[in-house]
Amino acid sequence: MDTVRDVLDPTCPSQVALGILGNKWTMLIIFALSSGVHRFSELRDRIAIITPKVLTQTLRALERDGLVDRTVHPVVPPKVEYRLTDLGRSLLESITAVRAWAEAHADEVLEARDRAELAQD
Amino acid sequence: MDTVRDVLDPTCPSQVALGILGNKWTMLIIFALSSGVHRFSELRDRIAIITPKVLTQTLRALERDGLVDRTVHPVVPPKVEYRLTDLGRSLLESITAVRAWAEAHADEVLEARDRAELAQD
DNA sequence: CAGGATCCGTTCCGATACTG
DNA sequence: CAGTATCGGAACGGATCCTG
Repeated sequence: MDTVRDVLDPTCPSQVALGILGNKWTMLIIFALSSGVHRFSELRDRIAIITPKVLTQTLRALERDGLVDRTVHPVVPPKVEYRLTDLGRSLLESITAVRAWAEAHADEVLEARDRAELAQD
Repeated sequence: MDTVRDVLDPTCPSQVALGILGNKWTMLIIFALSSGVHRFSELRDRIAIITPKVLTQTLRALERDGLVDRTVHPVVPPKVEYRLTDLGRSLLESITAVRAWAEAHADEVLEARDRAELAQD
């Protein structure tokens, strides 16, 4: 393993991964888009409690990073579609592993947290 | 795929994963610990620019979540060792996939960012 | 419909200095 | 050696209201 000493460098892969996954909503949106093409309001409804501002913000960030493709149809009312790019789909596979880990072990983490809270007395 | 509608629930696996991976330093520390047992100062040196405060903070969080084990040896000078738990090692495998993705595709992301910046005119 | 603008609270983070 | 204390700034996320 390398020394992680180049963590200052925004080019460092770990940094890139963090810049993407560190965002609270990224994973959710990638999963929401895993099933295909979706409109803004579909995503908003699907992720329920997300505010439009944050959804827009996050989608734009993903677009900038080349993970999501945004298509504007010049019609009234406006219609905008989002889909994963090939790059986005490649990330989906990797974070699916994380998702699987979370589903398998979330309870253990929660138990550990509870134990830590109790031991705090 | 489920509707991600329960994102409010801190028990939701996605939330748990985010709570852990969303932290800027978690991944780095997990990787730093992948090679075995390490002392505080080894970790600090290894991750270079991290401040002791933040290193402590993050390690404590990982300990609370049951991912890292902390052993204090009652000697002078103090000696404290950190190692991954079984749970931590299971996470390591999953995020290794993310790491691999980052190493394989970081350049594409950076290119996309550059293109977005140029197109901004 | 798909957002942009604004404001504001919280949380995170880093630098510096100090201690058992 | 392995932290803790304190402070201040920056980034993030949320609520509300507004618009082409």
